[in-house]
Amino acid sequence: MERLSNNYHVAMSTNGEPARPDGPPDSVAFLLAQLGAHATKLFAERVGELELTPAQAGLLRSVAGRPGRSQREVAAELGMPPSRFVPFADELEQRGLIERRKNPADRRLHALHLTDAGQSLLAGLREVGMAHEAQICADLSPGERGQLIGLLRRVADHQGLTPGVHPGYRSVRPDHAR
Amino acid sequence: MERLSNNYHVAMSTNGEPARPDGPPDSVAFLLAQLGAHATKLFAERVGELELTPAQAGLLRSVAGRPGRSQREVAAELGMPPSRFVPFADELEQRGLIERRKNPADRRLHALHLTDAGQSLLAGLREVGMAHEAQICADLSPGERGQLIGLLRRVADHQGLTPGVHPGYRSVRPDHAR
DNA sequence: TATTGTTATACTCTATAACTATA
DNA sequence: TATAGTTATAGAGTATAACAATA
Repeated sequence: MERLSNNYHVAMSTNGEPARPDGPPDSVAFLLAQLGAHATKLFAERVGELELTPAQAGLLRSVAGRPGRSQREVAAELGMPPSRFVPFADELEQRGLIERRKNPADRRLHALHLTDAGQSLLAGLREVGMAHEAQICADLSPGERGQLIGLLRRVADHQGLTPGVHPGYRSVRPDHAR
Repeated sequence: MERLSNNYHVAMSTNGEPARPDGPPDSVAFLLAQLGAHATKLFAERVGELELTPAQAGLLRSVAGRPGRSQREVAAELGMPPSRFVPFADELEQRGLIERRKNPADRRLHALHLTDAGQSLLAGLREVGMAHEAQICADLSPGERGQLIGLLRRVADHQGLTPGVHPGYRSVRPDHAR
C-alpha cells in the first residue's frame, strides 16, 4: 500500500477547486507552512542519502560548532532531554562519527568530539546543504533569490526568530491536546 | 521543568556565532523551514483557542468544502488511514460539530456533514486564518506582501506543490529510519 | 468476493522518574 | 546534597491487520 502523509491544514477538493487553506488563498502564512514542510522533507531525503536523520545531522553540526561540550549542554541545545540524548549519541558513537572523552578533572563529564569520519561526513553534509538550496531556488534568478531572502529575513526578524535556529516541529501539537 | 522542543537542523552557538544551518547562512531553504515551522506552530496556537487541533480544523474544512462524502473519501483527502479516522471523527461528532448520516441506498456508507455548530465554528476558523496572516505579515507593506507571495508561488509551482494542499509534516522521517 | 466502517493489536517514539557514579 | 550520565518504565500516537455488516 502506498504510504500516506498526514495533512494538517489540508483543503483541496479532488475536483480542482481549491478550498481555503490557512487563510485566504495564496496567503503568506499558508505558503510558508507548505514550502517549509516541503523544504524540510527534501532536506530529510538528502541527509538520508548519507544515512543520517535531520536530527543526527543537527547533532554532528552542533558538536562540530563547539567541540568538547558535555552531553547535557549539547542535549539542551538540541532541545532534547538527556535520557533521549544517550541512545541518540550511542548510535553515532557506534558508527564511529563522534566520540566521548572522559574529563580527568571531573569524571562525570563526557566531552563530545567528532572523529575524522565524522568530520568528513560533515563535509558531505555541507555539500548536501548547497545542493538542497540550489534545488529550492532553481527557478529564481540570483537577484530574485536575494530579494526573497531579504523579505523572509524581514519576516523572521519581526517574528523574533533567531538566525540559524530551527525550533523544530514538535511543539505543533497544541496545549489542550496534551 | 520547562518544555523543550526538538531541533532538527539546529545550529546556533550560545556565544552568538551562528553555525551553518541547512546550507549557507540565510539560505532560502533554511528560512523556509524555519518560518514554516513558526507559522505552523502559530496557527496551531490560534486554532487551539477554538479548542481544535490543526488536523481537526482540516477535517472541518474538508467536510465543509464537499459535504456528504464517505469517511473513506475524507480520510484519503486528509492522508489518514481509515482506522485512525474513526476515533478522530468520533470526537468531533460527540462535540456536535459534524454528523454521520446513513445512506439508505448503500447502508455501508456514512455521509459526513457539518452541524450548525460546526458551521459557526468554521466561521471562527476563517477569522483565525485572517488574523494569523496579518500577524505573519505585520512588518510588510501591502506591496511587499504581494511581492513575497509572488516569489513564494513561483518556488511552490516549480517544486510541483499543489495550491492549497499541505502535505503535512509526517513524512519528515527518512526511509532508512523506518 | 469486494468494500465500508470498525476494533484489536503491536510497534515506535517520547518524557518522567528512578538509579549510579562522581563531586 | 547536587549534578552528569544512564536505565527503566509508562504513556501517547501510530499503522497493520483482523473483523462485522452490507453490497
